[in-house]
Amino acid sequence: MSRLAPEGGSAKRRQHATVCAALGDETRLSLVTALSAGEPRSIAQLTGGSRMTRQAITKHLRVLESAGIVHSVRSGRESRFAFDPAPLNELKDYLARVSEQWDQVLGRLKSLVEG
Amino acid sequence: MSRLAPEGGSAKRRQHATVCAALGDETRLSLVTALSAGEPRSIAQLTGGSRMTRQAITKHLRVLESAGIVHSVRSGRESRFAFDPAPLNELKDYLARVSEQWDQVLGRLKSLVEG
DNA sequence: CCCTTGAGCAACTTTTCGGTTGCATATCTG
DNA sequence: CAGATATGCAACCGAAAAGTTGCTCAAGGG
Repeated sequence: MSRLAPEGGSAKRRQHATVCAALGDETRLSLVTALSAGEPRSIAQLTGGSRMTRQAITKHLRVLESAGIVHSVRSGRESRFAFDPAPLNELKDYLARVSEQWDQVLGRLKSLVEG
Repeated sequence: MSRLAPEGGSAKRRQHATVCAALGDETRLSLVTALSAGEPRSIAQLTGGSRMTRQAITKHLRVLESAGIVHSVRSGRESRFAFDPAPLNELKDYLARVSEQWDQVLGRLKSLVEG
């Protein structure tokens, strides 16, 4: 019987989970959307337009940063955050693999039914 | 100045965040992997091979279920959970759009630099 | 019918998370 | 230099999450 993943989650699984968890918050998703538009932005800029505190936004940015989705560069007195596409691409590929696997399962099922 | 998303997060954003949050846990990611292999499995089966309690696994399954990633069917005295690909596909597409947008940004930047 | 197995429910504990407030620090600008 | 601007840091708080334990119930098997 094929059970649940043996144990000791693989490093990749942990990474995917981290990235997903980082995206699992509407505020952070908004930040990602804003930054994926291209231009790096300062914390103050990103705080404008939300009802949240600068510190709250900062925390969210740090979460995104430690997931690798974003990185910051200090420039003068402001720190500018920029989008980093790699982790989202990896996640996308992972989801694509899951989809593909699922489609194959459906295919086998179908051919089984159809004889 | 293009600020952060105006407010009132879109329904889609909320949905993506929910799906991501559901995937943002290693245990749940393991469950998804196990179920995406095809065969629906009972809670007891899914509990085997993990050091966690049946109730803990049950909770995780309910989280996945309310995110639409999985659905359960009661069969006799056991309830079997099956994978549901739609939410992950949507998420994948969303990530694809983000990637694409980012690539366009890089393209514009490049053509700007090259004159 | 008795016993085992698979599951649901509820209460409770322990972390973790999302946010805030208050204060200190560095950088511009006039 | 004085004042405003942009951050950083740390403590604190309430709520939600993750997991456990104990008990009950339903369904199969001898």
